[in-house]
Amino acid sequence: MTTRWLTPEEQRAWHAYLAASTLLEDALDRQLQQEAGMPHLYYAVLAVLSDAPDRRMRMTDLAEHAKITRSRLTYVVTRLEKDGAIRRENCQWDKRGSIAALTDEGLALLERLAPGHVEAVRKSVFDHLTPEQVGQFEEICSAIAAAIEGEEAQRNAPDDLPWRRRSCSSGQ
Amino acid sequence: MTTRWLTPEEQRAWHAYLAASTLLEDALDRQLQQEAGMPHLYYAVLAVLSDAPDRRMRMTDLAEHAKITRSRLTYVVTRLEKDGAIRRENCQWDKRGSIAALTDEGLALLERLAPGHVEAVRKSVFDHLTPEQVGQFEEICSAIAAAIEGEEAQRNAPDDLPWRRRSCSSGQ
DNA sequence: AGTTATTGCTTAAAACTTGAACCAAGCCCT
DNA sequence: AGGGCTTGGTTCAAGTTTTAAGCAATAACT
Repeated sequence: MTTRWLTPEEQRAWHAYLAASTLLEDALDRQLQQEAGMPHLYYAVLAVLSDAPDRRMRMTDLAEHAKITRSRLTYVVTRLEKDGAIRRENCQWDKRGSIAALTDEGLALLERLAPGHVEAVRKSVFDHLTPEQVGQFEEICSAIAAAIEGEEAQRNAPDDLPWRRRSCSSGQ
Repeated sequence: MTTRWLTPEEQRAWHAYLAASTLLEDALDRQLQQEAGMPHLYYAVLAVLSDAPDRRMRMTDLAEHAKITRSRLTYVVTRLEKDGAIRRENCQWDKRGSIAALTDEGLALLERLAPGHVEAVRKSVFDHLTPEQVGQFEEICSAIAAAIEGEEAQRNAPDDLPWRRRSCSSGQ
């Protein structure tokens, strides 16, 4: 099949997105790096953790919520543990498991950082969008996220489905 | 001043954005990494270059267009030069200057990669947006990009504006 | 019970990014 | 011309990310 190129409108949107997302990531990183010597992702991980029941989560769950790989998370948690913001605990039910728990110190850090971070997000994003645009933005981003997570689900399923391969092909 | 937190709508939009942008970046990286052994950014740099007049650009210009730091670009170009996709040339008018030129090989590479990349962008993004949403997306992203570039301009200007500081404040 | 997957997480090496220094070339002033 | 400042670009060390192994515990099968 011959390639369906992007329409001019799509191209404009794509360029704008590329610019916005890299600039935004940089801006947030810079702000938090100055404020706390940590990149935005690390703050995000702390934030996810702070919303979890009992402020603790299994590594894999945490990785999924933060949309990052497990190995990346291992690194992040190791660093934050050195900083004293997170403590690792052993999982009782599953002895392989590891649990990341937000310490009081970590919570305090997060609370100290939150205002500046929110302010940065406002200044870069929400101060410049109308309420309708905020809604549109959410819909669009949700659609994108859903699409990609759908693809991934497919990519990870192809083989290990016991049905499908075994039967069905007998008629071929 | 007391912090203006995000409204629930803004929070939802922000979460959706965070998820979408990280997933998207990962998806594009993975696709291009498989296809060509290079991350998305490297492709983007080649693409910018291919649109430039005569397919060559000063390093600083290229960095600005790609929204990355000069030092990051130096690294990228060095790698792509090793791959044979880019050649460095000396600038005639300004002997400090360095020019990145897309080679024929680089252009061929780009053309080989383009269909798969566009397909990935479609699958992840545009196949799931209505035409109206494409327009909204562009507006929103442009607003964000403009906001951040505006801030940066301010951050880099603060001192060296001869006017402003001198006059104007006399009436205060 | 005894393999054989699978899952949860970590590790190690290579690739990439960042930020601060650095150097050379232009610029501006007298 | 001779200082000092700015600009264009690179370099280096430290930090981060990725990928592919790796290891241990669990689940699944027979």
